[in-house]
Amino acid sequence: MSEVAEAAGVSKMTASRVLRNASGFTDETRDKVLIQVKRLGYVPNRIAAAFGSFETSTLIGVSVPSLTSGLYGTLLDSIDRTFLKYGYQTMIGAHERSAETEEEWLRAILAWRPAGVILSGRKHTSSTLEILKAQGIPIVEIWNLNTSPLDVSVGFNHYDCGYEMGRFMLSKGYRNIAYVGANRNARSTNETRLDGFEAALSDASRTLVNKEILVDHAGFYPGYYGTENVLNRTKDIDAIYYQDDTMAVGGMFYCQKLGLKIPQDIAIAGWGGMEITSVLPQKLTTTTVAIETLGKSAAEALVARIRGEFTKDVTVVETRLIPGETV
Amino acid sequence: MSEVAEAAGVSKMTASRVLRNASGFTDETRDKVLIQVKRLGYVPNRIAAAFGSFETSTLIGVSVPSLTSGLYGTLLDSIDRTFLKYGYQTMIGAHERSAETEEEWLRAILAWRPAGVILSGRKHTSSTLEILKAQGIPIVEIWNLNTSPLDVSVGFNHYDCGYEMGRFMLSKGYRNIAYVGANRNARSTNETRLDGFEAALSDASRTLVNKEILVDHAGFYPGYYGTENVLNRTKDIDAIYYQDDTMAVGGMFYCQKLGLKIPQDIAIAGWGGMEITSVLPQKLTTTTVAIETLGKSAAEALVARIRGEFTKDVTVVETRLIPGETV
DNA sequence: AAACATCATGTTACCGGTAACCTATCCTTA
DNA sequence: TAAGGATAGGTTACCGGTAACATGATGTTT
Repeated sequence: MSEVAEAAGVSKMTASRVLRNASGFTDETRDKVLIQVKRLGYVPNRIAAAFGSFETSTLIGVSVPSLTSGLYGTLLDSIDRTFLKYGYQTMIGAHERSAETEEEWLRAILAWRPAGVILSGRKHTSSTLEILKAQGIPIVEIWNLNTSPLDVSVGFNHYDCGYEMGRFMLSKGYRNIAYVGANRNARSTNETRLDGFEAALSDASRTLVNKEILVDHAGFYPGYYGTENVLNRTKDIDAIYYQDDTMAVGGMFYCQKLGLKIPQDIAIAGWGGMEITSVLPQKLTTTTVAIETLGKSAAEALVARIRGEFTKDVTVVETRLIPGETV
Repeated sequence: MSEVAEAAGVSKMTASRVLRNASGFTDETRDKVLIQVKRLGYVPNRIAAAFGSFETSTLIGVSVPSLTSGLYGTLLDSIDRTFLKYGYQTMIGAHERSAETEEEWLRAILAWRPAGVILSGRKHTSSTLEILKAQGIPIVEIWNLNTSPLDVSVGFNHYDCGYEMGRFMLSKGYRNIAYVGANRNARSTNETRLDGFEAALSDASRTLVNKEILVDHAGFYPGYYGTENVLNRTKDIDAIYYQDDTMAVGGMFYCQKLGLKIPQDIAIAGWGGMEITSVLPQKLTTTTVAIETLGKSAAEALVARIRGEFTKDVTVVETRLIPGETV
């Protein structure tokens, strides 16, 4: 930058002001500086900039359960695009639902002094909380709704999704209902949707006849063999609720292979409103979620918090049960 | 760090040495320092570290076409995990096949003085190339095989994939073959697989009877309506080659809706060996690719380059045509 | 016309580590 | 036992920007 400043015949400080688009220079001065920036191919050094002041880090850490499964790709895309618009860079980490992995990732990210972080999932280690508190940066928790967030929470009400679907399936007369889900990390078992679903059954004095939570990522094939597992283990299952649409689709194909008629012999419901459902011959019963809205709202909430503007502590993003033809 | 050093009764420099695991201290000194690090909850400042020396940035920029479609999620996962193992942080950007978006992203990333970058796709703007050259950092180009890479290239031979599938379909007696693909960025049209496929037809004195490249991301639904488009436009199509498996699956469902028998009435082939194919009642004809290998190799090649070790300039990652039951 | 406000620009110190160099101590070897 | 080498640890300067303050020129008010 010194070179640029010298070439433009101004001080380093004035060049800095122009490049940050701060105030305190004439249009003429700006042009002189910008011409030299272009001519010399100057690439600003954010490391030095971030180092020289406490306020100007433009990094954001974003942690999601997975890069590969379900809707997280779409979510990240939406978050990334929104931050880009506001001039922030995202650093993405996948924690695979392990609070320990998340902590490790967080330590690495905090060493870069990010302006804020987005975390997903409900569980964090106690060290994670301590470290975050010590850093004092804005935090947005996403995905799961959290009524007492660390800072700000933007999420879906997974419990209600599950509860609503439970009531819907009961209302259609199904009684022997199973659940099929997946979780790569065997130890963590917090599945809010399942809690809501079970609550709905329980309110009707019923319980799940079987529950299969695979140690795997959610996907088509886990849905397929998870269905095989529950059907082999329990007779007379007349409906299955799946963790998400990919698993439900996997389940549909397994049922089809057995020659079971959906929904007459067995009902199937998913979650997420994923793209695959739009090409299936039979419309899947599912809950659609506004995933782009979630990403955008979360990113905007974090930006507002960073800037010290007002934000709602808790934002619930809309979800809607789609009856479909499989229940 | 000064606080830590003081508390441990050593100089800042010694504390720095311990924390970087450099040499020049006794075990006793290390323990003294590490105890204080823990006690004081010290979080290292990578910004200052990167600033203080030219060599220690541990950031890597990774650019992919998309976060949402196809195999890129899996690819990123594999890259990210590999870099984590070597102590690097990844910064991900999605360029949606626009060389201009890529350039913009690259400028933002280079401002953080990354240790290296991974780029995907064949096309870059001239400014991109200039900037990269000026920075002089290691570059790994992935996805597409590139015989004259900027620095290092690790990729699939898409041309051969297409050529092989073309020959395979011809050998099965199909003659009126169409292609269905998608590209979110209308201007860029570089689809190497299609080139190879057309070359195979051309070598047998044939041409594609139709070609549909949607301005959209590759996915189930684009495959579905892309198929509708080509079938409406051209009669007697007896086979369709798709850009990837998701599109092929979308196409299969459209054909099923029309009551067309696969492969008797129409043959279908995809690319990628994606997870969905494992649950379909009919095994899809496709090309499987070792996506994790690609990510791992690319990341390891970059690490080697950063460390100044020897690396092959060009690495081809294996692909294999799976005959399946749809051709 | 004097006093004051406003704005463009310059000067200085500093952010938190690390490289390069230096010193003191201990150990080896002839 | 003296000379030389190895190693632990300290000192100093510096990386490339930015905050805070200082300066000087111009315009404005009474």
